[in-house]
Amino acid sequence: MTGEPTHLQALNPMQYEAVTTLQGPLLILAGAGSGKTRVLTRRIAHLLYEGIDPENVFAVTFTNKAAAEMKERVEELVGEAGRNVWISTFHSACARILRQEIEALGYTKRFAIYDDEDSKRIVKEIVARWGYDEEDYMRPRKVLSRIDRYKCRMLTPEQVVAQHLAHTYDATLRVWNDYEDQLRAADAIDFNDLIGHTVRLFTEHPDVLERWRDRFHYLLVDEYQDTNKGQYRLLRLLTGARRNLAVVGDDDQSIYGFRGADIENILGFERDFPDAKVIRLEQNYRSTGHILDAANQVIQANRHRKEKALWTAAGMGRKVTLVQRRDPGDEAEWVARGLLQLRRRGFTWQDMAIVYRTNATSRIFERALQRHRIPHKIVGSRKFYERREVRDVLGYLRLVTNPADDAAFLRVCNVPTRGIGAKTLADLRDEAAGRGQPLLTTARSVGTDTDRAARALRSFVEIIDALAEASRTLDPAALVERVVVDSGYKAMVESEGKREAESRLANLVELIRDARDFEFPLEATTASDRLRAWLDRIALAGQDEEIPEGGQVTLLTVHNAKGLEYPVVFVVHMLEGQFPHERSATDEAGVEEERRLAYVAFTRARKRLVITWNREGPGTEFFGGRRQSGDGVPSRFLADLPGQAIEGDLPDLEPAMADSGPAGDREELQQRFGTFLRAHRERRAPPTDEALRLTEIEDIADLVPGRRVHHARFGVGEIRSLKGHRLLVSFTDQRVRPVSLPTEDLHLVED
DNA sequence: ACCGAATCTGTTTTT
DNA sequence: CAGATTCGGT
Repeated sequence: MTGEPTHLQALNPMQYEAVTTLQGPLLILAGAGSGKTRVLTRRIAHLLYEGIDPENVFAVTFTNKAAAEMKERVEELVGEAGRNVWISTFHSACARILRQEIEALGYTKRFAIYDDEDSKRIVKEIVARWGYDEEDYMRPRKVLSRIDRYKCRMLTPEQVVAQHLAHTYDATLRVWNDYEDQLRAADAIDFNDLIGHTVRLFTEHPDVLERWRDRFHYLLVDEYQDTNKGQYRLLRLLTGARRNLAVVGDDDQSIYGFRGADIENILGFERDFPDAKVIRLEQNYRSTGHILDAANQVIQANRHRKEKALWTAAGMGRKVTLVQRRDPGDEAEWVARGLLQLRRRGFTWQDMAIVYRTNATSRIFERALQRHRIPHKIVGSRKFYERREVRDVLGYLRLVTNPADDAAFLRVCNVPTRGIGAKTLADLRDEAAGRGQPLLTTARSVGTDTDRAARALRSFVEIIDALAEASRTLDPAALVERVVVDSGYKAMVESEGKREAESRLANLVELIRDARDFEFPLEATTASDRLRAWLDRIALAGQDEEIPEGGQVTLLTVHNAKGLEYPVVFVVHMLEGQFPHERSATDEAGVEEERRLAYVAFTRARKRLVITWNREGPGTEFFGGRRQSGDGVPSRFLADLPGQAIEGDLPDLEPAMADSGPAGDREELQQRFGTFLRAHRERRAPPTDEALRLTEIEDIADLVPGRRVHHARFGVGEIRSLKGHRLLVSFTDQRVRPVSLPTEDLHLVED
């Protein structure tokens, strides 16, 4: 087929179909490593080749990294024209749309985007105001995460009640209502609102929707299995009558359930678009046979999935290596040596990755690599823009951009300290709430000139005013510099310890450089537009889009590894409690998501997959250098690995067995492992009711602290406190859980 | 009312 | 370990 244009060459028939079917709804079920990125980029190329205006094409991804990569590959294919295709994340796209259109919703174009920390700050204050701050159930972090879970499913407080997801008297709802009020008053929206408000904008303002529909004639969505309700509605709205919506996804790789990703969106696509064309990409071009077998076998244990099986034309390759060590230190040491050895065999550092379930795991492996001088980099640990000094400086800028941004005000008004204490702030907040004004405005006119607190506030206001003035002409980079000096921040940092100061100042210099290097969108012409565009980018992405420069081993979580591939992958800490994580493995759906995570982890590997664990447990240095409890029980997912695809150690409790190497009948050992796991699970299970004498609770007066009780789900526990209708019980698994009354799940334990 | 030191407490995953 | 909170001294 030499007559074909390059973008249609080297595609298998299914891929070809997916690239060239341009009209109408299209669902591409793309297994891991089946070339979906290739299909997406080629499809964009083909659209342009067919004469579609690049401006009319909109491709959505989930991470900025993925967007950047896709952009790059599209430009490689089509050159300059690729620059005009909208390729971005849902969140960035919505931010951009809202910056132009939000006035229709009663916000100003200056609106702030609150991050997690800002939201938490607001929630915390509300919780305190209601006097809920004594309760475990009402800890700001927890309240916010409940609100978050509702919001990402596009629910309103009323719907939550109507659907019996919470009681009308659940304090969460009260806090939530106040939270929404405060956001509006601060001319701010949170992360979920980026999607939610855009949906609202389009629903309530058909004229606006019409304009954007006219803009995007062709929609492409990557990682479709990760879309949530709001994102799905957004897509449906934008698609309109043209219905040129092409989505690519894999239900087996849905790993963002906790963020509201709704697997229904994949399963229901054909229902919503009955005429949708469905294309399956099942040929895997990434991994060798044994690796693929292992991954397939593991995922097939899930009940809720679309049946499919990846296959490869490549050879079987190496078997999957299992390695059991005595303790976490050994495990990390073994991996480090393994890296060295593979390097001697011709792999480069950037060919190799260490993949784990939780961020905390990275530390012990990082140390091992340091010991051996192995160059490495950790993806997404503490991000640059999350450093305190960076966020502080950004706080000033946000306040300059949007005087109503109370979260920013609270963050920076006393950094460096200028005599604005808790009392001053509390008074200011009351006053501001009374007047219905932002804190900054209120601070301008509160108290008298002789009042010490008022003077302190006013000196802060003056700094902000001066910066605001400067912001009208200065470019972001210069403005950052101005902030650092004029706010007194630099002086503050310099007066600190030497070591500290050095790195913090370096971070600020880095921030200035980032502002200088930022590619401003063309429509941002004024200084303040440019500042806002830069701040938006940071809010949505953070700054480190660090392209994996060569020469380093990559350490990353499974979530961060999605979409990536490496010739050699070490999946470490393959332990019960860790992988599946104990906080997820509480019900079947949770375990299934964890299993998908394992599937994602395994399918990152091209040629070599090494799975390790140790017999002591997680090497996460929890608090104070002491390690998390737990006997190292190998992950239950290992029991699903096909015997003929693995080599090396076998999961077993007996140390002698592990040391004896790969002898004996693997089938039989496999079975024993299964038996062992079952036994282990039973041992961990809450004590059965028969062993205890339980009686009904007849009087609330019986529920005194110290009383032993039994809960249907959590087992035996001891009452800690009783507040209103909420009981705090510390259970035998060391966790304290709230129990709402009345409930039939709870009984008294008679001794 | 502020500040630094002592004390407490918490990690699952992230746009 | 590190951030948040509380406490005691100014």
